[in-house]
Amino acid sequence: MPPRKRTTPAPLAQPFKARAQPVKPAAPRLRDAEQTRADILRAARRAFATAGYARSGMRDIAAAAGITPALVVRYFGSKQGLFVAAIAGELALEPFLAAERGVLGRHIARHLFSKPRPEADILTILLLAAGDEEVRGLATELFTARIVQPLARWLGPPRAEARASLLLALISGAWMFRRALPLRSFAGGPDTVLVAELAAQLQRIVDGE
Amino acid sequence: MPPRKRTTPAPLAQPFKARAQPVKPAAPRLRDAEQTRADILRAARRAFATAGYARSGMRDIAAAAGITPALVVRYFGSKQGLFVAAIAGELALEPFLAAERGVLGRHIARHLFSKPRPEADILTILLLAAGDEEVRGLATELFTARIVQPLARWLGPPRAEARASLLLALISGAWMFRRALPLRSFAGGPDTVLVAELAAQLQRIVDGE
DNA sequence: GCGCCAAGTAAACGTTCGTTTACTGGAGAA
DNA sequence: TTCTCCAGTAAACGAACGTTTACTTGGCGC
Repeated sequence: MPPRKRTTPAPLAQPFKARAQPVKPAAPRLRDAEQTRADILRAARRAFATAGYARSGMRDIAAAAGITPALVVRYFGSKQGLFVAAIAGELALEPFLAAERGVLGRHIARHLFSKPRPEADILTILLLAAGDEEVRGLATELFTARIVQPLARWLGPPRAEARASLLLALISGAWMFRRALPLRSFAGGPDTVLVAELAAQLQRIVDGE
Repeated sequence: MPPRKRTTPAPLAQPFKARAQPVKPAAPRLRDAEQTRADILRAARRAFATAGYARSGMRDIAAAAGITPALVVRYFGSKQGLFVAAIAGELALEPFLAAERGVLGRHIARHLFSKPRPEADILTILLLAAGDEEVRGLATELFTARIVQPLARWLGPPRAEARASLLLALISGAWMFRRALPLRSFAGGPDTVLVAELAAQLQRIVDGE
């Protein structure tokens, strides 16, 4: 097939780029390093969780935090440093485990389908970071050290690591299509057939069949 | 906490960017539009599947195909057009279904843990595209129209769509940590405890419990 | 009230990006 | 042989990127 002459295909999505607005547009920002640092981290998490690492610009994050990109560099050294700070100590197993073994499946499933908090959604950040060589290593380390290993310890024999890996895969897959790449069939509330089915499968893995 | 003065944190990964080399460096490239088009698509798929959409530059793709970026535009109109062409008609359910219902779980599990082909790995491309607003819509449409709906039809009652969604989630999660964001616990061959466990869980969903 | 340090800004750095424009040259038809 | 497409190239466009430099200014200790 010869190349088409000049038929520019209609763009699938406009390059429209909504410049993030500061939360308080006209307030002259009182000088509070601690607060500013927290604002930057919140804005960064929200950006990384919705647009991924590569597509989240320093200028956008700074604007969303109500400050200047140079200040972000001053606080975190670089974009990579900001990413590290944004996910450091924030991926924990506990929110998923806060339940007895017998109802863990249902607990996790309902957690997945609860209201999202984009500024605290570390799992989405890490999943979206998969394509960025710059930060991919960090994500794999975190998943292994903070999820698979402690979960395997918590589950116990038999086949602890395989069952932990499987739980992670199922949870991440569901999370993916619920949050990062939303599919229609994952769009319902926490009382749907899908959630019940998901809960049952998770519980089966927890129980070791 | 005050910002650190000038402590640039050691970079986690060098900005080293291996400029992709043409497959045949010094060959003066014979003029074959069809072949060139195929070369570009192959290079594009490989790039998108390893670096994601945003991080795959037109120059890198063109260089890997042994041509000039302007030629890529001439053939596909734009980067988005290239992406569309790269995934069009390539995400199919059939490779996963080529088995009888009774052994489908094992079939899929082994397929996931077989040797990867980066130039044909559409599933990875779509998973990595999750963070790119430009192409995210395409990915969701493809997953729904090419995977969930036909799979639900193939599975049949009861709870066809929920089971299809669950299968997609589990497959994608495993694929994620096997291909896109490789974890140590997913690194083994096709004859591991994990693969057996995965096969069993998949089969349970296929069987409807 | 007055320094002074640090919080914060403004503007530019050099690079890379996707894309455009103008050109070159190989090969089939006459 | 010469004409003429069209595959392919070279170079540059403007915009956006992460980051750096130099500057301004608010609030606290004395």
